[in-house]
Parts: sequence; C-alpha cells; structure tokens
Amino acid sequence: MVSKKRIDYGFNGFRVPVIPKGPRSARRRGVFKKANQDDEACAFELLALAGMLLQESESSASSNASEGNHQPAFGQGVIEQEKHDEVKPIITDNILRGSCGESQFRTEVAMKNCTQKSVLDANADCLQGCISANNNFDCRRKAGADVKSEICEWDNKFQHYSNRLVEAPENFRESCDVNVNNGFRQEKEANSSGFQGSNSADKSSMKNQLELNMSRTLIDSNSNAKSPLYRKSFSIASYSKHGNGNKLGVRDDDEKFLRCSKVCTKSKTFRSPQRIAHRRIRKHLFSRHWKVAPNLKDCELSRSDMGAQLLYRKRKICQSFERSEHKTRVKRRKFFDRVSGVTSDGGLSSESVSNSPEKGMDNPKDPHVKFSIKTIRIPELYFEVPETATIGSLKSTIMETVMTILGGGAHVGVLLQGKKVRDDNRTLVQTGISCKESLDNLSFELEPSSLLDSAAACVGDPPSQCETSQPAGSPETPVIDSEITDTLHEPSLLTNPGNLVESNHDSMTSPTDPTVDKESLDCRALVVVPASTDALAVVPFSQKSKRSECAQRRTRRPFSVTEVEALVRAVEELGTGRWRDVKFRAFENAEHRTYVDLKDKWKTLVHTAKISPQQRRGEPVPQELLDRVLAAHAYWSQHQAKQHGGKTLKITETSSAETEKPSIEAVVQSQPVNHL
DNA sequence: CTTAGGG
DNA sequence: CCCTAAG
Repeated sequence: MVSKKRIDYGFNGFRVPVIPKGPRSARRRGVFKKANQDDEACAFELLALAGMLLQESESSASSNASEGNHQPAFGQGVIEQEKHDEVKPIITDNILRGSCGESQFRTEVAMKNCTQKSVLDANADCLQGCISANNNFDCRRKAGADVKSEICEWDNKFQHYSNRLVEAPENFRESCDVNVNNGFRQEKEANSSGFQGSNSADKSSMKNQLELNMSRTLIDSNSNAKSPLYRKSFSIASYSKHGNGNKLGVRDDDEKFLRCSKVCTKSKTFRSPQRIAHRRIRKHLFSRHWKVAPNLKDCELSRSDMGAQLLYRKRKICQSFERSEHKTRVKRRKFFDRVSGVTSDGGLSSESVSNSPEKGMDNPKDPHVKFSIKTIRIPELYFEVPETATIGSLKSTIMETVMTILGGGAHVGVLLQGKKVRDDNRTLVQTGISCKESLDNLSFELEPSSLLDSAAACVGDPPSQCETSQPAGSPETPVIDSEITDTLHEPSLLTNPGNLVESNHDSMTSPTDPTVDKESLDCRALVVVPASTDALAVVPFSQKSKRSECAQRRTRRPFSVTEVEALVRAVEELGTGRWRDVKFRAFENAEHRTYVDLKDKWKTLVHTAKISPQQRRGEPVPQELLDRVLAAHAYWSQHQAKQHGGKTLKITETSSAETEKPSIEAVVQSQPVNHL
C-alpha cells in the first residue's frame, strides 16, 4: 500500500549557481550546449519568439476550426509574401529537449536584438519575462535610467497587448499581422536572401531555419537620445514551409549574422500573463493513470488531436523554460567573461570598470557595477508531492514550475537592504547600488508579472472557469484547478522506484518532455499529480487555494536582530497574549509588521531557541536574545496558566501596557524597549 | 478586530 | 507568511 501522505512545503528561495556547472553536467542537462554563444542564445530566442508568434496565430485561427487541424492563420500574410504555400507550426519536438536557455537572465545581446516592435507586440506574452529580465539586467549593467525606463514602457506595452490578446484575440491578431507583415516586407527589401531548412531538430538544419542578423553591441551606440536598444532591431525576414521544413529567417539591420542551431517553438497557445502569473502554484505529481502521452512523441501526436492546444500550452511552458534557461546561461556566461573578480562563493563583488571592449562603452567614464547573484528568491511556490515521489521528480517538478513562472513573464524584483526598489527609472547610482557595501545588501527576487491582471481576471471569472472536471477514472481525484502537468516520467520508471532514481537526470535533462497538459484559461494554479507508483493519492484541491492565487503574498521580510530585540523586549513586558499591544509598543511605525506577524515571529523565535544552533537558518539571532525568548515564553506561559487558574494579579498588572513587569525582569534582564 | 494555531 | 475559527 502506498502511503498517501504528502509533503507540503513552501519554497521561497531558489539558489542560483554562481558558476556554471561543469561541461559534463551541462551536457547531461542539455542546456549548456550553446551556453558560450550569446549570439546563438539570441538567435534562439528570436526564433522561439517567431515560432510562438506563428503558433499564436494558428491557435487563434484554429480555435474555431476543427481541433485536429492547425491551420495557419495569421501567418498567411507572411507566407504570401514569401510565396509559400502553407504555414505550419514549427516542429520542435526534438529540439525542445534541452535546447533552451537557462533562466530569465538574458544577455543584453539578445535584448538589443529583440526590439522589433512588431515582433514584440505580437509576442507580448512571450517576451514579457525576457524583457523584464533584461530590464533588470540592463539596469544593472548600464546603471542608466534611459534603457530602464524605455524597457519599462515596453513592458507595459506588452502587458497591454497581452490583455488585448485575451480580451479581443481577433483584433489583436490583426494588429499583429500588420506589424509582422511590415516586418517581412521591410526585411525583404533589406535582404532578399531567404533561408530554408527542414524542421528537423539537428543543428545544421536549424541553422537554415534561423538566421539572425544581430547588432554588434547594445552599448556601443552611445547616441544620447535613443537607447541603443531601439536602434538595433530585427525583423522576420522570411518564414516558409517547404515540405515538412520550416524556414524562418530573422535579421536586423546589422551585418553580423548569427545562426541558431536550436529552435524551440512548439508552443501552441498563447499563454497570457494572466494565466501565468500565479502567486501560488500547487503541484501534484501527476498520476500515471492520468497520463496520456508521457513521451516526447505525444508532441507529434498532439499536433493532430484534440489535445493539441493543451499540449501546446505545455510545450510553451517547456519552451519558456528552456529559453529562459538558455538565457540565464548566456547571461551568466557573459558575466563571467567580463568579470574576473567574481567571488566563487556567490558573494557579491563590485568594482568599477572602464570600457569593456565587448560593449564599446557608450560612456567610457561610466563605471560598471559588478556583482554576482548567489541566490534569487522566488516569491512563493507551493508544492504538494507524495512522499513516494522521487527526488528526481521533485526536482523536475520544481524546475518546471519555476520555469513556467518565468516563461509566463516573471519580473525580477530588486531589493536593497531587504527593501524593494520599485522605481525602475532610477539608476543604480541613484538607488545607491554602486559600492560594494550596497551590493552586499542587494538581492533579487522573482515576482510573477501581471499579478494585478491575474487577480482581476481571477476575481472576475466565474469559479467554473477555474475548475475543471475531474479526470475520468479518478473519482476522488481532486479538481485540477488549472493545469495538469505531467511530470515527465516514463510509466515504467514510475512504477519502479529504483528506476526512478535512475531516471532522475532524465527528468531534469528534459524538463520539456511533452506530456499531458491542460491549462485552464483563468487559473494560475499549476497542479501536478505525481506519477508515482500506485500512489494515486490525489490531493484534494482546496477551493481556498484558488482564491489565494489571486492574492499577492507579501514579500518576505525576515526580522532583523534589532526587530527581534524589540519584540523580545516588548513581549517580556506585555506577555504573549497581547500582540496588538506589542505591535503598538515596539512596532508602531513598522507598517509591514502586523500583530499577527509579531505573534508568528515569536512563535518561530521560541522554536528557534529550542533547536540547536546548527538547525537554525537565516540571520543568526544572538543567543542572548533567544535565552530571553525562552525565559519570557516560560514566564508568560506559566502566568497565563495561573491566570486561567484564577491567579490573575500579575497578569492584570501587566495588562496595562505602560506597566513594567518586575517579575519578568527577575526572570529576564529586561531593558528599555526600543521603538522601531 | 484580535487571538491563537495550524498550514 | 497565510488562513481562519473563535471570541
């Protein structure tokens, strides 16, 4: 009998390796193959975008058509120009696997090339995360507000279009068509050479599928007015399908051509940020019994069946994942290429650097802020997996979830000294992020984009839209709120724990393995039902989780030692049952600390004080404080007990906030409370 | 709205 | 930190 017990845990942090994995590891994961080639990363990105664009059009067009057929819709214009008979979804089944980038961190190279308005407009959703990420990165690199602000504008624009897409797909599509066609036309004039290739996944063919003409640098154009970002753009030169091959050429107005050996554009549906920006994602490993197409092959199958859309969504997730990963890779790579003084331990390091030959420097005097990111926090990921789930499945599940978020348009939040820096237009210098000291206090976190939109949509949508019917054959199966994502395990492996371990790396290597995928239009919850043995134990999906998806979880703000000090002092004086008073006494001005927070913190403090120092995490709390916590806790516990027993004198005395408790002082050396 | 606890 | 039953 398989245990149905599940492990629930929150996930707030995601470690970002400072130094890329070794070649072997990279190879195994299949994501670092092109890591050292920014150009390719860019090309890849662009191709992916283009593919998504086309697919989106198809998706829109086929929405009314029979499910099995994927008729090119909005891509027709393109085809006509290219005089090609038909447009079909770009086949990337084989390419998907491990071909995409790493994370949302994108190289500026790609960014500067991803500025064609038409493409961006048409791929608002797709680019959302990319832009955001680049935004952040560019900000850091250039320490300039111009690019930042401009990107912000684009970001907003994307948001806008994304919304439009959801609200009025047809209209949006039209605009996209126009833009894209213009792009093509423009490109044809500029460069008549077309690129043809097959849809095979092999690199050589892919080279033919995509040609990118990339701008050399983002920064070397130091023109004041416009950010170089907008001076370099690309347009889709051509897209055609010959036989079973796809041709997609992308270029910009520069000379440099890049080739992308990989394409990842299988995604079928447009994933609105609204659907993606989940705050809370609940994953249940998918029962194999539910699994429809556990293998990559289903990618192909999906193309011709009803589930195509769903599968494409899945694909999109995968796509986003890989793309993102690729980007990260590139990013990281670039970073290291330029920065020699990066601390291996992930610590932050900074130093001013003169021109970087690589970038041409728009301003020779412009110092650069160098730093590495050791960890980047992810707001909240809620998982629910069976105990029988393997580590591998857990990894893949987390990875998939994270990438789903990233692909859906996650933003990077910048925190300085734990405080969120919201003004995107400020420069690093203005923000105070320039010296090493400040960098030490610099942190980043991911935050799903379009939270507001998501929330609004969620609220406004009928509950029914957020709920899907239970899968047949699983009576007790919980309602999968939105997305059922299989965990990419081979059935055989699933049934064999021993093999699971073996297959772990496979799961990780190919997080994009196509499988069953379903996604509701409005819910952002990601539910993965574990495909473990017979532990079909499906965890009921509580309704409240749905609700929580719409609300933004507060950013975590760990208590500082100072705060703990104040809290301890206040509790020593007031006791543990008067959190409101504690709040007013010690955290009057701390808006972000509610009395519930204080209560919770006290709870954790007590717990922390009881465990061994080795088990403690986060900023270490002085033992002295912890001792006081224990003393106060013991004291007030006893007194409360007494109170209940009828002895209320002490308690009554302390009930007045102003009264100091001599008795507590005896137990714990109390000091004046510091009002924060 | 506050507490008190479980999640 | 969130969510909520209780008071």
